[in-house]
Amino acid sequence: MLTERQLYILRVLIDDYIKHVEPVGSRTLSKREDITYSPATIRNELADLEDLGFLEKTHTSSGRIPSEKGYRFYVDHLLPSIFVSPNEMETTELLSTAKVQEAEVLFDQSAKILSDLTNYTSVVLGPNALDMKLRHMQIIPLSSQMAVAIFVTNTGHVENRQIVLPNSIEPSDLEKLVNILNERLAGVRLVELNSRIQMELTAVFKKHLKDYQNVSVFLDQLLLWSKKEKLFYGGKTNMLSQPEFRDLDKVRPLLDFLETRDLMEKLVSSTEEGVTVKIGTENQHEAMKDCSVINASYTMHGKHIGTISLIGPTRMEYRKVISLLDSLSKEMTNRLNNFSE
Amino acid sequence: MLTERQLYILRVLIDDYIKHVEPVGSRTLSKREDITYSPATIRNELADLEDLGFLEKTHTSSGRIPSEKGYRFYVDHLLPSIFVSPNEMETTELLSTAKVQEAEVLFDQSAKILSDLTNYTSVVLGPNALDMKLRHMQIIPLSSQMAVAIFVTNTGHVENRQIVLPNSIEPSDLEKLVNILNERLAGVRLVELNSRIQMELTAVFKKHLKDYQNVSVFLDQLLLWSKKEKLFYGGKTNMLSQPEFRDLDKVRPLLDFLETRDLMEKLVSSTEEGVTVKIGTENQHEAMKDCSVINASYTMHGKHIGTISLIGPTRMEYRKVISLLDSLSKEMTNRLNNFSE
DNA sequence: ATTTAGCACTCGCTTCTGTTGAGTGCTAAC
DNA sequence: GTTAGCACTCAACAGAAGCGAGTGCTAAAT
Repeated sequence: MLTERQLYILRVLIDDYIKHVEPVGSRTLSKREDITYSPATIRNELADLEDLGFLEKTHTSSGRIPSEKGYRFYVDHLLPSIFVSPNEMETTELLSTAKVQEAEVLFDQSAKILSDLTNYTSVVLGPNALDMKLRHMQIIPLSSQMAVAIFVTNTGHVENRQIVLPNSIEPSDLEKLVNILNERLAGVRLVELNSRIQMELTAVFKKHLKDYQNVSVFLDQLLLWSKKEKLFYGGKTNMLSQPEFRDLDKVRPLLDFLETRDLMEKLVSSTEEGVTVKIGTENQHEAMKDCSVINASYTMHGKHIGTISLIGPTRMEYRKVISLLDSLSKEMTNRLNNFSE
Repeated sequence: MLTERQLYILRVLIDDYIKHVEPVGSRTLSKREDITYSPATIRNELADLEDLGFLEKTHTSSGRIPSEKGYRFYVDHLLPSIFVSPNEMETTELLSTAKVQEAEVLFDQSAKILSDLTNYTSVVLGPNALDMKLRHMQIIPLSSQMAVAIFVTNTGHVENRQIVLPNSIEPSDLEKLVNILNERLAGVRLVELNSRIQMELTAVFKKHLKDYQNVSVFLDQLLLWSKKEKLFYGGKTNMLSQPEFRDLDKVRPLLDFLETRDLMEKLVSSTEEGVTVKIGTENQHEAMKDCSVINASYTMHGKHIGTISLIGPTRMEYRKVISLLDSLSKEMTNRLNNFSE
């Protein structure tokens, strides 16, 4: 168990390191007004904190820097009263200067604002379009063989894809198919369309359509979805201005990581509500080992539908950033729910 | 006028510099088998070439590097027989391993292949969807006030946007409006829709619609397009592995430039057919002053609709790259025209 | 009139060396 | 328990020395 003094020193040291990005030594700490002990005393405490794994040295005679465990502890136990945020106003105002009609614009703006405000890299993981409910679908022929299938969701999102029409399919069947789908499946989530058809509509189809066999194959093609979450970025190159990434060989993997869709999706997806913090290796990827990811979820009708995240060095301004993300995600939630009156 | 020997030396020097990225001196040149003169002679020639502006020195006692003017001359006059390319096969094969259905995928793949093959950054400027012809349009209501407007083009591209329905508009008018638009304006380019309406359809509307005044305002909102060319990137971070951009302060502006839509669009747009080369300051932007941009256009039905470009250091492997872009753009043209049978 | 050898000179780069300063740990005294 | 004192470590910086690749110029050779 840590003593009060150790807690205090740990907190002050991490604050200082976050601010100046330089190993902090006993002398520096003892000079502070609020610390009355001599450097020697502090050195003893620092040595203890190092033994406990909260601090590290960069070389034998250097000052201390926080370890991953140190940051973890700092975030979990030493962040004072973060939710009294003076930021709330700021973000809300910034977001409202841009009057936003469509969700996509909102996401894009939010990412931009967040990265501008923090000088880190931000990512908004958009809602999975496939979780939206079908409002209307349609198939529009382009030629004898090709057509475009269009799915409009209740949120106004439009999914579309080009499909090959088997020439054996009857035009009248196609039309009936679309009608049946619109009548029976409005309000069903896109991902579920296929299973619902399997469960409920095979009979109907067999009854109304001349060549069900063919249509069935076609349906599989039509309703085979690939992932559809969209990523919105802000400040992609902000990493380059972080002193710990002054080195090209360190940034490169990072920037590559940012450009890799799968990895980013995984990094930024979260099932948890509210704000979460992942530090360094907790992110489970080599390229992210010196980064922290702060994740906040936004909701619609109370349901978690996406996240807004911030990626920066492990030495992040956690206090500022966490409160910022908290209020920004709440503001996004507000806006989103206002869209649908 | 340059002598044969000067031409030869210039060419060899630039070749060498492109390969080794190190200033080239007289000794290096004189050691080559195909050069019989002594270093002293070559020094005299180099001094002349420098006086003419084709070469530069990095410091008083360094070897020479090509100047911008030098590269320009090299590209215009010293590139031997570039269009006998052994690359053609390679690219075609690579592109065909991925069987491509939709144009967007083709663009994306092409950009990826190009950047992989060259280790530079590539960009495909997609066709302007607004130049495509209307196949079908539709308005799908979401709520009493909001709706989604959908435009399908002859190429199978789908444009959609959310619109606000003025509550004063009559539902029957809306339906008629859509019908008239589909009947009268199929085959018209999206950009032209509005002017065609002004020219030809006001009378028709006035006749069929109850409240034309209202509809007119609505139409303006509906058909107010913003730019719609899409950019597809490959190898965004490849710049980082170019030795001339080992310096963070040099890459940063570059990467920022790459992320800025407007600038990139401008950089990469080209009205010229075929392959063009812009070197350094010819690109009209500070961030691009040490880069060259190779631009190739692809066409559809003989009409220039977009470009595929490569961005690299001025010291680029022009020979390889130009032939590569030439064949790749031709291959893209082929594919595109095969889409529409 | 070219071409070349020879020479003095320049400059960037690397290596080595010493110095400085911020830091440590340990011990002994307060 | 706290602190002063001391020996020690190490990164960072600066200067000196030497190396090597290059230059321009001049005078001799072709």
